[in-house]
Amino acid sequence: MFRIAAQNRIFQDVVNQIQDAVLDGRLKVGDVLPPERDLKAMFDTSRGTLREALRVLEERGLIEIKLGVHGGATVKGVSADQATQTLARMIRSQQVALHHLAEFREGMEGNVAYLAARRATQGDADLLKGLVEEGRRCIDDPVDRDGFIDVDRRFHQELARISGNPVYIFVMETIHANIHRYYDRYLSMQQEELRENLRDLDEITRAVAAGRADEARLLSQGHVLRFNRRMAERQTRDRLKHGNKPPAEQKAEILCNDGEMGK
Amino acid sequence: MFRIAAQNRIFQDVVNQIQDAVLDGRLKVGDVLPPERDLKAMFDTSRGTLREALRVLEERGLIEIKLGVHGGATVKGVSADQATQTLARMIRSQQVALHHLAEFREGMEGNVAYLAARRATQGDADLLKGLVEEGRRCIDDPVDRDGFIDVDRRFHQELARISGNPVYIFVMETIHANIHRYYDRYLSMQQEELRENLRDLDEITRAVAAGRADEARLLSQGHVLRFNRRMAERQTRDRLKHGNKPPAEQKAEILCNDGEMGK
DNA sequence: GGGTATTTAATGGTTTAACCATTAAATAAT
DNA sequence: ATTATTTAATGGTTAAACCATTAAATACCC
Repeated sequence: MFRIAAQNRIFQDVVNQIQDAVLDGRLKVGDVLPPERDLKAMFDTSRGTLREALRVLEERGLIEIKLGVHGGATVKGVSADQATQTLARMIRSQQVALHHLAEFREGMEGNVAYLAARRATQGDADLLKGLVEEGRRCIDDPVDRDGFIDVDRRFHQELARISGNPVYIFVMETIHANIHRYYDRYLSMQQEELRENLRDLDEITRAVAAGRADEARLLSQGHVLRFNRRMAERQTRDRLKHGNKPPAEQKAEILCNDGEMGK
Repeated sequence: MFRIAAQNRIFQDVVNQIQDAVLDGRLKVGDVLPPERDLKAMFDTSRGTLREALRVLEERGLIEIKLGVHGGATVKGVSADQATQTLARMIRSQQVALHHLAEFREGMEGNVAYLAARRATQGDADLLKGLVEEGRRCIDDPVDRDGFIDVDRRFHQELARISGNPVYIFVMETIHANIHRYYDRYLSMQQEELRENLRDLDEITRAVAAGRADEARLLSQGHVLRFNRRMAERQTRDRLKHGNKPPAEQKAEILCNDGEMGK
């Protein structure tokens, strides 16, 4: 029925006021907030408190703060960035592994292709065909592997757009951003594999263009599945070679003079 | 190849050090950080800077800060909370509508049920059966609608757990938290509808217990689909009645003495 | 005149030192 | 023993400086 009464923190009120202004459009993307010294006067608060509020807004991705003269906070609007970071933290704390991401993506891409096939316009289909063509050029000598991987990424993101559902765009962005960190490590695709991938994209495009939704789903799932299987193979090989330790997770150190950090 | 060089902000370094400690387990959930005045000494920084760091960590959901004597920052670990908030902001800024969430959930729950059916143990099946029983008790006189909705929520979350993929748990949590805000508004289920829902849950449970994955997918999709359709109907009716304006989106005001907020 | 170095001022980042507000525990009063 | 009061630890806030970065203005030189 009710939620717990808010702790009365001034910076929270400042955060709410500015966030509300951004979310209902009174502040637009690109707008620049007044300098801290003016804002502090407008909210009648201290600069420290105001800065805590700005920190929170920055962390939410709603504003971006630049240094120097004519610097300040510019409005950025809502993005998937925070969700991406959250998932990244789950991965780093080993609550989520590559195969989890891969499996999730499989189901996801299937649904996206299905919806895209049901909703694609002629223009959408042409866009996909253009991407396939671009991919084909990356495969011809000299092979541009990174270029092709980028085309592949854009292809899937385009499908998400065509699906017409912003939640898919949002979730796909988050998953892709996190899974791509593995590509460099586990995905040294040869020309043969690239060719096979391109064939997949081409077939998916045809199915989408023709509105064959179920076929698009199966093709897309198969595409992602093969992609993932290759990564998994390379990961296994890598683990055997390097003695099963997770590869190069950077371990930072925490400063700890005399006092204890833990309980 | 490279990422942009980090702006040299002290509080950012403090954030990184503490986050690293949490993510690789040197700080465990429940641990209490030293008081601000000690931390400030340990990091050799000012209290203001330290507090900006704590604000960021709090916003990421990694710590929780309590007031008063024996208060302070306790470690919370990674949660889906930030993603939930991000999605909530997308909804508030009207980038995402109820039917988007609903459609996404449909695909999602289908995949979850499919995986759950392939992986459920006898114990998992029993757990689901228990939930169905609990739901049945909510339907008998006197009808406990909210209790039933809660059982339904737990049923789907249990399925996500059984799927064995933490990404599904994470995403489902985020979607459910955001879609449930509509339930009170658009879901005044009568006993007849509740009964139908319970039948769905029962059938899904049987399919999962028997390992019939494809059937579980279809049942689950159908279940969510009907759920959504009822909400959509009520929403439409509501819109017609109240003159097409979105229902009760609170518009907060931003303080703006003399200075301009916009550009 | 035009290019290059220098200066300037606006603006975020940091520091210090104090005081206020909240809270759990210790103490006193009944 | 119970209840009221006091105390001290701890986060929240304020104020007034000073430092660091940066874009623009200015000065300098050829």
